[in-house]
Amino acid sequence: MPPSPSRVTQADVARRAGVSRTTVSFVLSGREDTRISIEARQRILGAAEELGYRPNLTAQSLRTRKTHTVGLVSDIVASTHYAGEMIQGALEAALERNHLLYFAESGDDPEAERRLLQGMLDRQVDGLIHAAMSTRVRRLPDQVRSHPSVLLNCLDESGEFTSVVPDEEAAGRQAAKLLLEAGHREGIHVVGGRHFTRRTPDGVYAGRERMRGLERGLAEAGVRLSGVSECDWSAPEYGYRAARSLLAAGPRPTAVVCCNDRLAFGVYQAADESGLSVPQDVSVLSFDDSELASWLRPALTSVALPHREMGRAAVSLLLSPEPVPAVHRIPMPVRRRDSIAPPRR
Amino acid sequence: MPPSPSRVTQADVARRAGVSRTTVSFVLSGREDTRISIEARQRILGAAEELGYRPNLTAQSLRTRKTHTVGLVSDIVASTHYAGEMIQGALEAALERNHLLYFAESGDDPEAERRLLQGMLDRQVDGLIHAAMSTRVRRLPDQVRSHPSVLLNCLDESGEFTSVVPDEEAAGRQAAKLLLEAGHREGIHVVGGRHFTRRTPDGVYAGRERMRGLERGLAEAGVRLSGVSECDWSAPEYGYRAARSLLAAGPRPTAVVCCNDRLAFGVYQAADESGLSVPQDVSVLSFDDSELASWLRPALTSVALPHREMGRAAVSLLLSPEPVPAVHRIPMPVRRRDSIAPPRR
DNA sequence: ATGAAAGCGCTAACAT
DNA sequence: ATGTTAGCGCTTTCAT
Repeated sequence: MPPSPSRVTQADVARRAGVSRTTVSFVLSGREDTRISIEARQRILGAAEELGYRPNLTAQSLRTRKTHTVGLVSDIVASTHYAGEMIQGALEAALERNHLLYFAESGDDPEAERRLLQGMLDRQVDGLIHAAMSTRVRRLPDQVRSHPSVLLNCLDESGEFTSVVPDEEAAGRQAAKLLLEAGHREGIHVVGGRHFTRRTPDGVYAGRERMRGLERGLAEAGVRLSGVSECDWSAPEYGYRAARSLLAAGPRPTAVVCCNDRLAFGVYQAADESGLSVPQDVSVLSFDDSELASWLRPALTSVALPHREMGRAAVSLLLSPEPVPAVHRIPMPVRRRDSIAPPRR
Repeated sequence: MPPSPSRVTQADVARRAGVSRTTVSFVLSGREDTRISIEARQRILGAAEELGYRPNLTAQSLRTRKTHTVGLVSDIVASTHYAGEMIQGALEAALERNHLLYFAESGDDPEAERRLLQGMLDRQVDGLIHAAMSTRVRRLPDQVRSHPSVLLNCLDESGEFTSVVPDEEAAGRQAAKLLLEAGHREGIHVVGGRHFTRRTPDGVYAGRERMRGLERGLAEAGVRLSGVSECDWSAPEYGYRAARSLLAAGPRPTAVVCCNDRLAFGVYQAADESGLSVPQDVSVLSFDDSELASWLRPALTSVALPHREMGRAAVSLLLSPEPVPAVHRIPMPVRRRDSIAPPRR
C-alpha cells in the first residue's frame, strides 16, 4: 500500500527509543506542559539524531491545519530592482517566523491570478500577500477575501484589508525640502508629473501623491512650481524628450524634479547635449533610488522606494496575531548624492 | 477533536451525491480505468460544484508523496533584472505542469542555504532548483544530493547533476562575428576581461568563456585583440575608468567589447567626455542585454543572457521523467541595436 | 460499477 | 509520566 520507500518517521524513533509515538511527538515538538522523564527525553533525542529523523511537515500540516507557508503573488514582471527587494524583505520576515514562501506572478491577468491563488489555497497556505509592482488601488478577488491577506504596494478599494504602501506624499515633501534647503525658490520644474495613461486616466498613485507632497511642501515656503512636463514614466527616452523641449522653450529651469530615476537619466542626457552641467547649471532630484541613481554621473540624489521594508512589513503583519485592517505607510528615505547644488545666480 | 471549522471535503460531496468516498475520489481525480455510471459521475460533479469543493492538496500529498511543488533557492540578491527573468521562466514551466514554486535566497551563506533546503525538503518538495546569480562552479550540499536537483546557472563540481548554463563561449564568437561583419580587423579592445577577484582568482566563468569565444572567433579570421583592460565588472564606474586610460594612452580603439552593459555605460560616459561619438568614432558591443542596453543613447548592441529560457529549461528538466545528468548550454541571442558601425578610415 | 477498509505521518484528547 | 486511540482528507487495494 505505501506507494514508495519512506523516510524515517516518529514511529521509527519511538521504536528505537522504546517509548510510544506520543512521547516522541511531545518531546520532538518541545511541549512544556507535559513532564517526561529526563532520560526518556534523552533517549528520544538520541534516537532521532542517530536515525536522522526529520519531521514530515505535510503530515503535520494535515493535522494542525498550519502549513507554515505564505503565498505571494505579484502582478507583473518581478524583473525589476524593486521587485527583488520586496520579495527579499518578505522572505526575510517569513524566514524569521519559520515560514516558507510560495512565489508567483499573475502577469496582470485576472484569470491567471485566480488560478495561482487557488493553487496556493488548495495547498493550505497560512496567508497571502498580494503585491503590485506599481502602487495602485485594486480589488482583491472574492475567492481570497475570507482568507488572511495583506496587500503589498497596493490598496483594496474597500479598505477592508491590511495594506502596505510607500509614503509618497511625505516623499514629495522631502523633495521640496531638499530643494528649498539648497536655496531654490524659482525655476523648479517637474518631469514626469502624474503619469496619465489610458489605464490610469487620473494619473498613477505615486504621481498624484508625489506631486501633492511636492506642491504642498513648496507652498508652505511660499514657493510655486514653474511648470510640470507630463510624460510617460517608463523609459529614459521620455524624460529626454521632455527635458529637450523644456530647455528649448522658456527660461532655463534651475532645478528639475524627476518622477523616477529613468526619467532623470533622460534629463541628464538632454542637459548634457545642451552643454548644461548637473548640478552647477541645473539641479536634478529624483524618486525610486534604483541602481541607476548611483551609476549616473554625477550620482543622483533620489528619494528611495522602501521596497525591502515594505516586504518585511507585509509578512510581519500577515503573520501577526491580529492584522488590523489599516494602511501602513512606510517612510521613503532620501539618498543624498551629488545632483543638487544651490542655484546659479 | 477537529481543531477548527473545516472546508468541504470529499466526504461531504459523497454524502450529497449519495455515493461512497471512493467513488468521489475516482471521478474527481479523473481516473479512466474504472467505469462509473454516467449519472453517478454527473451527480458527483454537480455536488462538488454546488458545495464549492476544493481538494486539500496537503492531504493528497501525504497519501501520494507528491506535493506538486518545486523549491528554488538562489544565492544572492534576486534584485537584478536577470534574476527576475530566471524566476519567471522557472515559474512558467512549473505552472504549465501544475506545480507551484517555493522561492528563497541563501544570501550566499552555506548555513542559511542548508536551512532553506531543509525547510523545503521537510515540506516534501518534488524537486529542487539551485540557482546562482553569476555563473559558477560549486558543490551541492550533501543533504540534497540524493534528491532530484537541477543546477541553474551553475555547475556542480562533480558533474553528476543536470545543469543549465548560458552558452558563453558561443556568445563570445557571436561578438567576434558582429565586429568582423562590420569590418573591424584591428583596434579591437576589451573592457572587463576575465574579472579576477579575490574570490575568483582565475576569473569568472562568463569572463573566461566570453574571452575564449571572442579570441577564437577573431583568430579564425586572422584577427587579434589590441588589448584587454581587466577590471571589476560591478559598476559603470570601472568601465569608465578603464576606458579613460584606454583613450588617454595609445592609439584610439575602433571598437570596444564590454563584458557587460554596466561597463558599456561607463565606456559611453568616457567616450562622451573625450568627444568621441558612438558608433561613428568607436563601436561598442556588450553582453547581458539588461534594460540599460536599450536605455543608452545610442542604444547598445548586446549579446543577451537567456535567463528566462534557462529558468524554463531547469524546471522542465527537473520535472521530466529522466533528468539525465548533463550540462545544457542555452544559446545567447544577440540584440542588434545602434552601437556598431564600420570603422572610420 | 461501487463500497469497505486500511493507511500516509503526525497530533492531541483521554485514559492510566 | 506515558500510552491508547481517534482522527486530519485523501488514495487505493480488494471485495462485492
